[in-house]
Amino acid sequence: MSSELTSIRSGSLSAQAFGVIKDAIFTGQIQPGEAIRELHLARSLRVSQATVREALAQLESAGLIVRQANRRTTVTSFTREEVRDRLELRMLLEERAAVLAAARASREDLAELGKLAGGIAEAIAAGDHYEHVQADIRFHRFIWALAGSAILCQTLDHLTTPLFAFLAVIHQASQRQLGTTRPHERIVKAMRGRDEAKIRAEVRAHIEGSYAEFLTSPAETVRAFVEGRIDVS
Amino acid sequence: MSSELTSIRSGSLSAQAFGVIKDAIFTGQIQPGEAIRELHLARSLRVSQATVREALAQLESAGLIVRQANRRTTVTSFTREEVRDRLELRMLLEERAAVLAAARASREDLAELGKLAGGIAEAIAAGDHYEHVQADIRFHRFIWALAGSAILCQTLDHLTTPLFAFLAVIHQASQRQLGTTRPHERIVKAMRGRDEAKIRAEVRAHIEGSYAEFLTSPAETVRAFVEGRIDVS
DNA sequence: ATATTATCGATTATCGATAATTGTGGCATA
DNA sequence: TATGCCACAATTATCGATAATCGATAATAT
Repeated sequence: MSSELTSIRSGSLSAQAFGVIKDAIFTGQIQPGEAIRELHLARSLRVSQATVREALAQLESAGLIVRQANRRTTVTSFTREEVRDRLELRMLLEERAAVLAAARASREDLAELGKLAGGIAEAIAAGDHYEHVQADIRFHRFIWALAGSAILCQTLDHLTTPLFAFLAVIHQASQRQLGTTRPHERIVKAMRGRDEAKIRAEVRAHIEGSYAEFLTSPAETVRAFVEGRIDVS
Repeated sequence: MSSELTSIRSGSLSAQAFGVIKDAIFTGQIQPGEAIRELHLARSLRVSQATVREALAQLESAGLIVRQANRRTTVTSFTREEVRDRLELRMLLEERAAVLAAARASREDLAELGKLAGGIAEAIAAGDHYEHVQADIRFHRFIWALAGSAILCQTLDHLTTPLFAFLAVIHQASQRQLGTTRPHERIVKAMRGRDEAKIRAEVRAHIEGSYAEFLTSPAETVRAFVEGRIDVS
């Protein structure tokens, strides 16, 4: 019956390494564009290079890092145009997901979704930047899962995970208060109403808001990560 | 100056291994659902297990194989529902890509696209199944690239690559003649006309046609790969 | 007979060490 | 001064070997 006493928080070494590095990226301990050295990481995590490489392969698959063969590995960074393109595509998919989810969601699902939206507001109120981002991800992931298409969920995950990480660091560095329009609550409300046009409009507004927040970030903060990103060597 | 005499067809060992295994999957030498053993592969490719694992990590990232931790690695197989969901999502993205591409394509681009469509017809006429699939992929990839959004291109690639591989094997096994409606030429023609509604309609028709071809594949062929895929253990 | 545990072969995960690659700075040369 | 070449340090890629894990089967107990 109740198994997994020790293993709840362990998993394979490479999976643990994956988690540690992922958190380091989301918190900005390793910043966008910064290099990751395999042997250094291996020493600091007390594992072998092979284990680190396995973790790096997964991180690359998640889009959180970029590996250049025989050269180096860096944390993913985006130009303004890349952020724009990703958000545009995200809008297309997220609209569909929200509409499908609204059609399939039970009353309990919507209640749970409301709780998740509340969790975001709480994290913001508490000033917990890391928890804010994680709660935001959980909220959206829940909608994606409700949509009932595994591939849609997976695609949105791949599309947005590196973006969440990047924007989290940008915004953390710029120390601004975000999400004051409570767009998540608005989306939940629209889904409750099951009005497709309204749902689409709220989703669009939310993502357009994200883009606006990004664009109005202090220019010097963004530039620090974005500029010189294209390797001219 | 002209370097890369030997290296043109080489690259790293893991990249070569990746290519070999990928081809084996596309040709059906390793069939959907079939297991891949790391040490066996390593011996047959004359490389170490680490190199094979690196290649497998990339193949998993491409969606061509599925790795179950501590258990085994199998070639990706899809249920009918998974094929349907993937094609539905593909339709959404492919429509957008084709519309964007048509708006940005030069006369030369469209000529090149016409050539690629012709290449597909040639491969079909020659009865070269493998080349048919590769030409098909090149055709679509060209459109995606024309769309001008790297992330859209990448997302479509991730979405469709495993699907192309799976359907190629299914259709190869069922020995049927496909693509007789020349849908690719129709798409090119619509793009030449730059009529958005027409482009969308042709793209939809093409993908719906793919799905219909899949659905009407000999049931026993599909069942061989699809059934019992869900691990009940 | 059924359920639980022990054991074994096969396979994956991890390790430590070595080989290959890349960028850099010094040095020679024009 | 500018340019090409070479050794060196740093890093990634690959190797061979060992450890850990899993599934199946055999053994045991109820």
